[in-house]
Amino acid sequence: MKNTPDSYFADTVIDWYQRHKRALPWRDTTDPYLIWLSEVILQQTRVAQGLPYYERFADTYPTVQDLAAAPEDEVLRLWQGLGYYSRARNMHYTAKQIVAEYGGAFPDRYDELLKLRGVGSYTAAAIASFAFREKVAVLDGNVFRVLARVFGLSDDIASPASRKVFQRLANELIPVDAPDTFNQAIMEFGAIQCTPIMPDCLFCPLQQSCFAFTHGLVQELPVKSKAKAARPRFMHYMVFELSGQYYLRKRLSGDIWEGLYDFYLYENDSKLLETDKLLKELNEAGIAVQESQLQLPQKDYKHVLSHQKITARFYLIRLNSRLREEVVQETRLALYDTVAIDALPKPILINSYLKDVKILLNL
DNA sequence: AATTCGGGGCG
DNA sequence: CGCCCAGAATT
Repeated sequence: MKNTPDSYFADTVIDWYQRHKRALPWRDTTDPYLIWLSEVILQQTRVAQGLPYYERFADTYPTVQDLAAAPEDEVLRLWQGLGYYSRARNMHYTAKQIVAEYGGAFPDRYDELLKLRGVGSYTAAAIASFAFREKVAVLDGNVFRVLARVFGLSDDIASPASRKVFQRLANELIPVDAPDTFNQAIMEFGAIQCTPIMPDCLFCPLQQSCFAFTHGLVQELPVKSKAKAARPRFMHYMVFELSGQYYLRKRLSGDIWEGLYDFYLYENDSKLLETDKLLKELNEAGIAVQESQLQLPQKDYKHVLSHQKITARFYLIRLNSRLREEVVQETRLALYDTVAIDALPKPILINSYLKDVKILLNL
């Protein structure tokens, strides 16, 4: 390793940051609530994608008390489209806890922040350093990449065991007089200068001290083992319609999209579902449907998640009367008009369908 | 230590 | 199409 941890790295990155940093709203505050809000939104989410969500949340819920007082469906609806919905549910839980048990004030130390639901090592370090200037280094995807390249660390960043190697180095690099600026700087440097693909090495202030650059290993670092292939899933949604209203249900835990709303779901291992088999399934579920009431899917909806490749089809079923009470109990379906549906939190997949068939008209 | 949780943007 | 993103919780 060419470089040893010293203030040169911190000085250079901070100097770069002062000249290149983006103007981002959560950088204008030391309010731990707003910082927490921004950090939860930005977990596994690009700044460009999270920015409008931050604006809406900060506007709708200016204080932790506002967030704590909101209904969960409303919080999830505001989160709709951001993914990883447990972030929103955990955030809501923690907001209520902060109000009820902490008197509305966030804990001001890393160790205490770490105890909050949805606050892991990264977010705790971010809040502690940004809001309270505690000297604790953040470790996110950017930091892993920058340190791996500049200092020539070849540990697999996908492996949890590698964390301590990077954490030790980062904790040596972070200056006591500017832990907040350093953390912001190294992440911004990774996001803009030392990017995953095609980093701007030509104009990099660390070019000559960078292990990866001087050894021609920029393309090889960081080392990251590949994730296994996403598993295929085939979802057949039954869209029960009754005079302009539709049956939806809230999804339970144990699968994707917990807390969000979708339709009656039949799942198998194929994109195909024969009509007679479908009608048989429905009849066995206590829902009597004639073939004349059924409108077959018009298209396939492909929806790719990190660990799942979903192919979905929507079967529109025009009911003549409400579903029987036992069926409603068993399936947890409930009837909603289009205004109510619009207000429900839904997976993007469901929202795409609703817009395609013009049940929802908003853009 | 390995898996699972979303969705979008970019080369 | 593959990659990765201001990670955390669960098993």
